[in-house]
Amino acid sequence: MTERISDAEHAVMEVLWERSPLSAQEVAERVAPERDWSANTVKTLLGRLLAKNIIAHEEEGRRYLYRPLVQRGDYVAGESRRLMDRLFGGKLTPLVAHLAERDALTDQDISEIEALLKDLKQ
Amino acid sequence: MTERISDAEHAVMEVLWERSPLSAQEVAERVAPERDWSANTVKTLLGRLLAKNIIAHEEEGRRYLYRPLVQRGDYVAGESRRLMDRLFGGKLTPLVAHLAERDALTDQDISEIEALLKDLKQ
DNA sequence: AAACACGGATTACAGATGTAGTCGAAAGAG
DNA sequence: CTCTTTCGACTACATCTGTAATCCGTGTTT
Repeated sequence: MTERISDAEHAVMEVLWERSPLSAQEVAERVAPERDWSANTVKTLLGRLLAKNIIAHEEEGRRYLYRPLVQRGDYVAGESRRLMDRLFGGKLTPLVAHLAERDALTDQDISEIEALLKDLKQ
Repeated sequence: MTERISDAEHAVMEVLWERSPLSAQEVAERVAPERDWSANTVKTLLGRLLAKNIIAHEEEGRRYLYRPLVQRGDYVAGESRRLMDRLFGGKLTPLVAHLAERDALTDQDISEIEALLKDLKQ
């Protein structure tokens, strides 16, 4: 029952998944290059993520250090599943088929995936 | 530069992709079972989709018939790409790897995808 | 003709989101 | 000890979304 992570919040999460704990300022510095946000914007987003229980903070002197409570893998899995469910009837094969067809997989890609599948069958 | 389609709007689009053109009422009937929407809600969504230029309508007697301007395949491709870009650095292999690992593909799934890839290599 | 029903257009309104600005306490500068 | 900077907390505000209700004109029914 973890709440949704919005697009802007996701940018903040990527920073924290990359490295944590970080202070608000550090997050701002790392997220800034991409998005062009003010420090305040980042603080707002951290606040919302806290409220949603997606990150936590611990006091460190007179400021906080933030750290994810949700693992990236779990988030990624959730989002992927949502997409698969909404657009491909929950099945992976059509997803792969679609992407393969649309995005012209290189032979290299195909080989990689084949290798991966072979592994799975152990 | 087509605008985003929201979740609720997407439900309406699925109906129109399934069959079109349809009147507002027909859309409402088909979308209702799932979502539990009033006819007004459906009309609002149709109006928004029109404004976003994602569907068009033609007069038919004293009402309109609605029809998609965006193909489902294009939409699906766009959404899939967004996900891949945001979460997998734009690469399909990690996406498949992730899903395969997380969602315990059945042997059947694996075989299907393998067959599909073989085909792709023509 | 009067009352009603159906369809689109307009309006509503709360919550989420993107993007800050402001305020007050505390810490550092001089 | 005062002035300034730095944080977090609170407030702001336009837009998008979900979900309708209401208004208006025109057919439909009695």
